[in-house]
Amino acid sequence: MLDDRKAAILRAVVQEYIETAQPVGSGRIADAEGVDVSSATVRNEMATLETDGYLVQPHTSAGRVPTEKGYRYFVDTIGAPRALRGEHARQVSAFFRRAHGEIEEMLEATSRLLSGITDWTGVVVPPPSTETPLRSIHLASLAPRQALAVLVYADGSVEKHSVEFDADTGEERVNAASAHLTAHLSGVVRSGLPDSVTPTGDTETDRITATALDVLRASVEPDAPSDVFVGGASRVASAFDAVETVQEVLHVLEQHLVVVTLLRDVVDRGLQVAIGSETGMETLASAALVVAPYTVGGERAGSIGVLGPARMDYREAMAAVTDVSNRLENHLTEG
Amino acid sequence: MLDDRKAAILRAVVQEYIETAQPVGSGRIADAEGVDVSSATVRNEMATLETDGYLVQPHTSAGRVPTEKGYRYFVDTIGAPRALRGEHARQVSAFFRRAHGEIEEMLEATSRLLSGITDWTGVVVPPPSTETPLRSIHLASLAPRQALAVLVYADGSVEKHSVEFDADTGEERVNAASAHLTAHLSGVVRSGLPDSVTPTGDTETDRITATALDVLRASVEPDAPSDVFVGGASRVASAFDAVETVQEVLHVLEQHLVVVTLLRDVVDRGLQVAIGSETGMETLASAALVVAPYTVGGERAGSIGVLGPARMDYREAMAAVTDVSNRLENHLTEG
DNA sequence: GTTGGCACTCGGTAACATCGAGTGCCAGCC
DNA sequence: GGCTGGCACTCGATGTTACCGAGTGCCAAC
Repeated sequence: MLDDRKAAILRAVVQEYIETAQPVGSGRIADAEGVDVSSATVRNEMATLETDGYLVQPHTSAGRVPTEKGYRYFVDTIGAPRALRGEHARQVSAFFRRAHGEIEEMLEATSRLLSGITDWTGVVVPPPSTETPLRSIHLASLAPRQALAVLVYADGSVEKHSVEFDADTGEERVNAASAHLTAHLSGVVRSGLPDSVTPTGDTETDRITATALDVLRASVEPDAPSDVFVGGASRVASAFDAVETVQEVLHVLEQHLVVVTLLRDVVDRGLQVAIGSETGMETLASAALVVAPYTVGGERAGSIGVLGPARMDYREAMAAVTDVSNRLENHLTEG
Repeated sequence: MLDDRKAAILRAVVQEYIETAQPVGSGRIADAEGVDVSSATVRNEMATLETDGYLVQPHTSAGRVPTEKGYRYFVDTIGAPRALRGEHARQVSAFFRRAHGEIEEMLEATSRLLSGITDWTGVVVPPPSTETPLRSIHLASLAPRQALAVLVYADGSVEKHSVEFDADTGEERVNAASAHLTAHLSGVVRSGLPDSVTPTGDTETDRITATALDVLRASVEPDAPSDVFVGGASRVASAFDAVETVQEVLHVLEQHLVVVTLLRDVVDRGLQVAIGSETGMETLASAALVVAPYTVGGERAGSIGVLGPARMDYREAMAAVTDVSNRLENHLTEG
């Protein structure tokens, strides 16, 4: 554990580095608020902090830069999450006051909101559709042997799966099957779909129903294509100085499944912030991720996050992510 | 017009610059295929080409770099579009052989395909849904006064619009309205929706029908949120050397409506390639766009494109875009 | 335990020389 | 007359050197 003075110095270094992106020298820290010792003392303490792995020097005659461990300490001792203030708080309020319409559009806009507030990239993962209650199912025939199963969920999201039939199917039968499915599966969650539904008595209708049900059951896969909304990806360009890193991070953001997994893992580990290697991804070594889960009607959880450089403003990002996730939760629950 | 030798030299300069991204000197050109004069002569010719605006020198003692006009000449005299060859041709074939399932997923994958072939960013704009025949309409009630109008199009794409009712509406009535709408509007194009449909006789059902129809008619707006699939955005990072440019281009790609408009404008002007300012966007000054339209069943046209630096391999990009658009057209038409 | 002082380090910047790729021009050659 | 070898010239890139100063570690003194 760090004594008070070391802690104060470390925090001051992180704070300063976040603001300036320049290695921080002992002089600057000695002047800083909350540190009332001379620069010589600060130097001694900094040397210890370096030995203990909280700081590093880019080169001998330079100031110090926080390590992952340093950022971690900073985040862990950041105290009660500050609420959003000023312009940003207003932005969030206004956003949710105006929010309406399609849920996907709204979540996409939310990712842009996060990006706008924090200056980095915003990510929004919707609750898994497999855990959202179904509202209705519509089979729309496209060709004699092909139909589209359109699932409408209670939260207003829509999903589709194409269904292939073995034999030509009449449209009336398809409609009958469609109504039958809705009648039996409304309110059910897709991961809890039954093996079969009560037969209608009409053989062909039942076959259509069964085929569609099979498709829907089969679509509950862990590696199914996942929705993610990424807002402000262009900010990545200014987040890292190495072009190579920019490209790698952008590449990560393009792989939606990876992003979803990443957020989930971090949330599952009970973290609000994952710094560098804590993300579990080598390519995010100089990045940090601030996340917050949100739940809608009990268990079905989505998450939101902000991806930026390790030297991001954690206070603000944590406040933003917390506030937005709460508002989002309310918005989707009261809906 | 340029005489043969000047043309050959210009073409060689462009070719070389595309490959090396370095200013091209007279020596290199004198050695190049198709140019059998000394470097001194090349220098004289290059000086003329510079006066004529085809080339520029970054500084006095450097080689030459093509201008927009230079690239334009190169593209205009590129001759018959080469077909894709080798590995790339195989990739495209394999892709369309395996392609199946949801149209959106497939178009998204197509954008990644384009990116993979050309090394730059691929863009796919689906045909406007307003011009695609409707297959069926499903009203799904979400709340007493709210429903979701789910439109299923003949090509298997799905779209939704939320509908608010003035008064509470029973589910049966909503279903009746839904069936009524499908019956009357199947095969119709959304931009050609009628003001009203034959009344059912039931006042409330008719009111629901009318409300839904109003929403659908209102949703035919030029600035409605548009689908675009952008694949390989991370390649932008390596396309331009100025971080600033990278950010600007990424920003453009985030604005889907802008991208759609951009592609449409270029196609409408009858161009296959838009270089720098030809795109009409200042932020794309050092970029180039290679596009191709594709049509499905007559008029409804989408387009695909590749966005890269002005010094991209136009031959390959044009071949890729042409080939993929043809294949895509076939794929969607034969379905 | 703290601190002022001091020698030391070393990246960054500037001044300067050098190198060489590339140029424009010109006289001579075919 | 057009092409070309030759040549003086330009100027970015690269390397050298010197210097500055921010920052350090250490130590003696308070």
